[in-house]
Amino acid sequence: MALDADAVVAELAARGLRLTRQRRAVVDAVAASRSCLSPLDVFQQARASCPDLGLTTVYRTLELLDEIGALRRIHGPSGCERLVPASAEHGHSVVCSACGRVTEFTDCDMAVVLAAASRETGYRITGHFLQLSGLCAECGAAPDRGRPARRRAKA
Amino acid sequence: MALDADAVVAELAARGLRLTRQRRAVVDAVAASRSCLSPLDVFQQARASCPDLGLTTVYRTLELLDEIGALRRIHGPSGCERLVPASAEHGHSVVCSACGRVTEFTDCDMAVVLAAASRETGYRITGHFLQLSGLCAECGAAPDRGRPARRRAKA
DNA sequence: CCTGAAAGTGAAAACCGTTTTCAAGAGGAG
DNA sequence: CTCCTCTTGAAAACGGTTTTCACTTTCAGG
Repeated sequence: MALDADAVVAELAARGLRLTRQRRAVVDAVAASRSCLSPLDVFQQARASCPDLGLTTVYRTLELLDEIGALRRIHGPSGCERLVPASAEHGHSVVCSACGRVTEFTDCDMAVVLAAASRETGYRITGHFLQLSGLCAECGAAPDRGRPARRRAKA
Repeated sequence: MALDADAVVAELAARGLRLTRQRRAVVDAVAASRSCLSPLDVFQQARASCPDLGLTTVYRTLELLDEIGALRRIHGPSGCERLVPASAEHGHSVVCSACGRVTEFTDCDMAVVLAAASRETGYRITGHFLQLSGLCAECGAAPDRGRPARRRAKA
């Protein structure tokens, strides 16, 4: 599901839930982002438009959005998770290693790869998680301009 | 790098480090595993052969093995990381959704997919993380026998 | 309008996996 | 043996996430 307010409202309504001012702020913050966010990032962003927002609510709302399928998870090489709005039904993410921007792509014809994997391992493959890294058009064109990718702790 | 004692010893020696009794226990525990382990799992396994092992040491050793490249990280759909011994230089994992077993495969010809993604997003792709899920030969043959996959908290 | 029930919220506390600190232990080089 | 460095375990510190709880908001029904 794409993460736009209308769709979210519809999904919420279908469950007898409400789109409150706070939830709205979280949805907007996530939807506006071009790169991956931690829950804390979302919290800080969303607070701009809803100063009395609590971190607890951010967590609760993110979980809600996740259930609805409006979020995509990004796995960093060294650990924890970050979130990104899902823009298509089935999509994968490409993360720019220079600026951290995340873009989705949908044209993934994995048939050949999956068949090979199945042949090699004997598994019946039912799902795949694919995440690419590289340089976005901007950073690729002018590598020096790219701000360094944000990092988690240890790195 | 494959995770066998000899290779580990060599790598450690190259860095002026030692293969202690404790490290040995951790290496063995990880190497013996067919499915993915949490640090705590490793701790408990390794304790069988080294009762005075401390959790701290497990963490330290796992980090070491990770640097050496002897571990592969597995990302569960709902969160945190688990570890699996790496058996090949470049490999990906297939996780059995019934029994949790993890197998590696190396035959991944992603050229076509990567080209498509690059075309669609404008990124210059430099790396990929691929993880498949499915049913291993055993569980696929007799689905009912498969113990349910271990889960993290919320599920 | 009321009113009551259910959804929603924020602050604080609880949790829990991981990392750091620290003093003690082990092992090779000289 | 002695020094020096690598290692180690327990306990404390940390930090992100979840739970608890009392209070607020919303809305349907009277």
